[in-house]
Amino acid sequence: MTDRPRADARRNHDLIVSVAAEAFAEHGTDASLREIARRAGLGIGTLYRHFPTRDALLEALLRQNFDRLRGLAETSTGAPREALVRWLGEVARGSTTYRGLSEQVMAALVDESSELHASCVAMRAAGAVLLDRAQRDGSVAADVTAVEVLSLAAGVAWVSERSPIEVDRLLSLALRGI
Amino acid sequence: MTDRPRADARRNHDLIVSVAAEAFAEHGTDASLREIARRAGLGIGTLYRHFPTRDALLEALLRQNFDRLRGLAETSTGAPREALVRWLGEVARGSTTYRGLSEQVMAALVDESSELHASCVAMRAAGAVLLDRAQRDGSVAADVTAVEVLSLAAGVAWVSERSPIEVDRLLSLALRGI
DNA sequence: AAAGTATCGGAGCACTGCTCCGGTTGTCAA
DNA sequence: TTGACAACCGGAGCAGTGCTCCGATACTTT
Repeated sequence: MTDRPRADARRNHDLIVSVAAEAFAEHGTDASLREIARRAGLGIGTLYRHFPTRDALLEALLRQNFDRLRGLAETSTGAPREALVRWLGEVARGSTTYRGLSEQVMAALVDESSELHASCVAMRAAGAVLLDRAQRDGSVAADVTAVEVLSLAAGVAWVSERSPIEVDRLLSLALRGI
Repeated sequence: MTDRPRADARRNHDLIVSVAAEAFAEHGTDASLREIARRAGLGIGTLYRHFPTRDALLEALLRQNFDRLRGLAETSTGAPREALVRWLGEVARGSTTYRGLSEQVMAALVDESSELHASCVAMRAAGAVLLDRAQRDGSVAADVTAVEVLSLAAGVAWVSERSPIEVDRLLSLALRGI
């Protein structure tokens, strides 16, 4: 027995992820899991074994983006305030790739039992560094925390999901005073 | 035939509203309608005849508060900026009385087909007056619209629903710069 | 090639929103 | 008071959901 999963299992895993990406893009994060399984030509049981919860499936889709955002924060250069604002815009925009995603991201930010939480913590830490730099610089108010600023970004994403106002406009309003 | 509804219809209408208030407080705005009917000792058909949609039921519960907020805006006195901020806080807090309510309020703000929209328009107009006064005063930036500022309030309500950060704190952050 | 186990698939449960229509009952006129 | 009739009630039923459980399948390794 090797520790590698069986070939068919791996194939199905990847298949589910790619079908789920389509389905979430089409119907939002509460797309029917049964429908995803059907579209992948698999049984519902198979989907649930690979991804016991909806969060686990989302996590597989989002980890890549979370990592990208973390990298972006770490390699960011230039004026500290602008770098922070730009990065938060990226976070907010990333939270609108699927309708309903901001909900999940907000949950991951706060709820430790969320499957996305782990992926999110690293990103939050990277953001905190960006924030800290801007605060030392004096270009961002010293009394603001990383969680607060990320919450604002998630809130902005949420609002812009269901309103014609654009992410950048809302973010610039919300961050104007910090 | 009078135009008044039958006595039993009126009784059931009021009963449903009061049971729904409990249920929404307990389980959020997506509480089971069947369960509400059951708790009221009525059939599900009866509930749906009185309130064809969930929004219609919510509307019955929220109109009172919408009217109160409108009144508050109209009779408000004192420093224009503080009056606006205080009022928006009231709006945000009102949007957290049931879990998931901010979602509905945000929809009502934008979506004209929402059953809550009508009740919401009057409130928005009242808020616009408050905003306008603060802008003439110079204490609030001139480029901000009423919808934007109400969207921010709804977003704040949404965030504070699922985070330990409090409404007042978030609102003061979001409005600091306007 | 055969054994054995990881993997699969879907029937089934409890729930949801919502519709439809036969039976009941309040109400107004006679 | 009594009848007639429309307004009203109630729940069976449909199509969908998330999730579990276990007999059948098929991949791997010996």
